[in-house]
Amino acid sequence: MARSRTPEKRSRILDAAVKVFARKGYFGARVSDIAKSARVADGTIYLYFRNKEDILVSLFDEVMAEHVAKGREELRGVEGAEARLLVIARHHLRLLGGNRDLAVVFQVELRQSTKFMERFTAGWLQDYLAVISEVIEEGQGDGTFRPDLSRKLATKAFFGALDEMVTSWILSPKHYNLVSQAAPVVNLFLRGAAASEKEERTQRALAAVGRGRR
Amino acid sequence: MARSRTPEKRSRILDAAVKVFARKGYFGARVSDIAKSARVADGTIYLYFRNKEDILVSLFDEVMAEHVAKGREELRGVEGAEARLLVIARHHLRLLGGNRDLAVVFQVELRQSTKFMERFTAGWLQDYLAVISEVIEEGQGDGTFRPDLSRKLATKAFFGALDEMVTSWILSPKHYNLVSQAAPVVNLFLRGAAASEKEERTQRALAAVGRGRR
Amino acid sequence: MARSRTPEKRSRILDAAVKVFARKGYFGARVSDIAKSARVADGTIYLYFRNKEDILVSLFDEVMAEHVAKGREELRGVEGAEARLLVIARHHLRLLGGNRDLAVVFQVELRQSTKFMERFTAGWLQDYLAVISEVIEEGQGDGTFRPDLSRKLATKAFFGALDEMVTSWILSPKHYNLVSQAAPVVNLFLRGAAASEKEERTQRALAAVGRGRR
Amino acid sequence: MARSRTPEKRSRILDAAVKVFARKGYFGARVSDIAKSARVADGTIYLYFRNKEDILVSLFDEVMAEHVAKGREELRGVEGAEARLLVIARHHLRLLGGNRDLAVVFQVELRQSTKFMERFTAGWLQDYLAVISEVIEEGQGDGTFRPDLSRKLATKAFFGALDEMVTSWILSPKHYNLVSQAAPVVNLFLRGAAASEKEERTQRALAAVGRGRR
DNA sequence: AATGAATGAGAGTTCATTCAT
DNA sequence: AATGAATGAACTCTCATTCAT
Repeated sequence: MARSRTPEKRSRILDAAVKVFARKGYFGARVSDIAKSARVADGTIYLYFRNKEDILVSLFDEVMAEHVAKGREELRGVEGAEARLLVIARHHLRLLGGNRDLAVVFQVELRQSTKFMERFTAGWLQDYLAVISEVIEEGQGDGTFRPDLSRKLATKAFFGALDEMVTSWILSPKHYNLVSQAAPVVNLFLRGAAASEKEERTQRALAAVGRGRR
Repeated sequence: MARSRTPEKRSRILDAAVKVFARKGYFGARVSDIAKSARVADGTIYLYFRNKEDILVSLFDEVMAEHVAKGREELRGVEGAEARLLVIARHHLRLLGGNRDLAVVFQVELRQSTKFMERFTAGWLQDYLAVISEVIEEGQGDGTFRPDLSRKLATKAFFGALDEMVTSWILSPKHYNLVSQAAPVVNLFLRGAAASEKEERTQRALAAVGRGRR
Repeated sequence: MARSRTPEKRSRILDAAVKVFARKGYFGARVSDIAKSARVADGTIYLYFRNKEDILVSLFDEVMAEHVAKGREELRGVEGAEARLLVIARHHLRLLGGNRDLAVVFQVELRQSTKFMERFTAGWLQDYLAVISEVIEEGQGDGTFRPDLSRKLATKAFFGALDEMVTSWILSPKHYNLVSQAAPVVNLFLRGAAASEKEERTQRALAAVGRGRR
Repeated sequence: MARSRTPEKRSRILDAAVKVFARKGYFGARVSDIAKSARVADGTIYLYFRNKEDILVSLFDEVMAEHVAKGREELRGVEGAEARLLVIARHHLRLLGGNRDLAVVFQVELRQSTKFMERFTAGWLQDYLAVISEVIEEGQGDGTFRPDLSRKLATKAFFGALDEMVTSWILSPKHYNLVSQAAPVVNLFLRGAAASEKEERTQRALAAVGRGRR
């Protein structure tokens, strides 16, 4: 008897794929590894996905669809560019910080080739960056953010900083909490690394004293 | 004496590898493609490299060795944390912005797998991040930089921002000048995206006027 | 159920391997030759055997398992060391004399390397020689065989003689019947090449006469 | 300056080849291994030998030429078929028992393929077997050996027995003296394994007593 | 729909041989 | 004569995909 294609089986395959891709890498992973991990036959994979690449692509698409939707949801009630950036950062770091395997796939395996990357850049990532960009625009509109400042560049810098937090976290043997970096990153992005003039004056004085003592 | 092993041939192979890896990706590149592009026989590759992976690793090691050495040189005469960060950013973006193929290999192909990435993270990248970290420490020491501010986090954010500039440049069809982004990135990193209080007040007033007019 | 792995296919591969190894030698034989001869795809070979060497080893193991089992069977009803040796010799020469390709594989290809030989010596060949050794021991026990006489040495000599019959038969262009050499070999092994004293006397006399005539 | 081809270098290569072939097998041995072991450049090998196979063939030819010549020498002063067989056996076992590597090459590597074997069988081995055959013929002529007895078969049996002594010795981890097996092998070949009638009677009696006692 | 045996193209690597020096 | 870098043909094995059951 023909059982019907279950969405449950599909997501079992995707879950298995995350695990296997994370452990062995996209090229190192065999389709049969994924099948075994999902407890289906090799051929069954091809009832749900066109080919190996399609598994990876579907993985990204589906996770991102949910991620962006939820992100929009969270953003809805939040006012102010700064607060909104914090929401984005927390959302981003929560997703990946909560699932190391998924993080590995997103930070490493999805960047296999320019082919993949172009695909993503043109798709979800575009949307994702657009959200950030809009918040920044909003901030510039209401005077919260500096009016000089390329919106594009700021968007990339913000995303790049977040992205590096994740990559660094993946590669670190320590299992620290990733979400807790959201606030400091946003703070740095907003205030910058330089001391304010007032702070700077104080600091210099202290430094001078320090030098004097020695 | 027989025809002697020339270092020239070795670097011809490495140059060819950059080209081929950039166009086809590491896994998509065949050793024979590299050989053909370097105008040597397939077997000759193996006189200079242990295997395909060794080509990629050597590529990275040798480019980085030179890059870091030159970077140290440039940094020598420069005083002040802010100026030094600018030197680093320009140096970074100049290297990759000057050779798209190399940039692709560094941004994409070298991040094939956690295996590779761990290797790099433990090696040159460590050194590279250490240089940035030292500059930030220095800036905190002399009061230029905010004393609160995790040095580690700031280092990652700065590197992440630069890294994203390069990745974005690679994927963009436009051929803009990458180095010109050094100053804005450093400025953003130092001053932050937020308007200063004074600026903010002005901005808000202007914004109010704007709203009033409509 | 998918097409099931048939033992028939496995033995088709083994049969093909015998043919191909015999004609081209183990190293000269390509796996694809065997595949073609067995009418399966190259990859199919690897569903049944770990690698090329495993084909050769399995070949030997399986043929020997059957050969030794059948030999034990035949030996069961036979009484007397001399008769038993004859059974062994006939059994040995029948196996190889009935399949020239198999004989080539056993006499030549399986002796490729000390690695192979040690493997075999430690395995089936050991068992095989043990059977001969037991028969000789039995013969010594019941007074049929000379009590002085190293059992080990006699075993090797008997096996060596049989072995050389096969090798010689393989290399000969003539297609004579190998089994018919069983009786003479056993006879030689038992009685020796020397004339008995009585025979010797007669022979000498005849010889003398012969000389006298010339 | 062109140094002249020295026969010393040639034999250095052959000696190296014996070692390398014995350790790695003919196919496992790389020409460069032999070159390194002989302390010459890879290319130099080809000034003395046509190709890899020619090294093996030359090895066999040259060792056999000397072996057969020396064998003829030794045989010269010896009278009587039995004594002559002993000389042959001792000579054979002395050559190979004195140089394990050479023995491995002769027993194993030279039997790589029917191609090799046919070559040898048609050449030196032919001569070698002919010597044995002649001695047997002589023994039959003077009444020492049984007149019924195929000369060919007896020759093969004798050679086969000797050959097996060597093979067995190679594969044994024990380092026993091979030459000491010459006399027992010849004895077995001449007298046979069976007890003489007189012996047999005595043995049976003893055996009966033995049974009675239990 | 599910299975998993079968397929066969494909690629990294080795190494005997050549030949410029 | 000697060298050893260079060559490139050759071959095993893997694995994504197909398809008979």
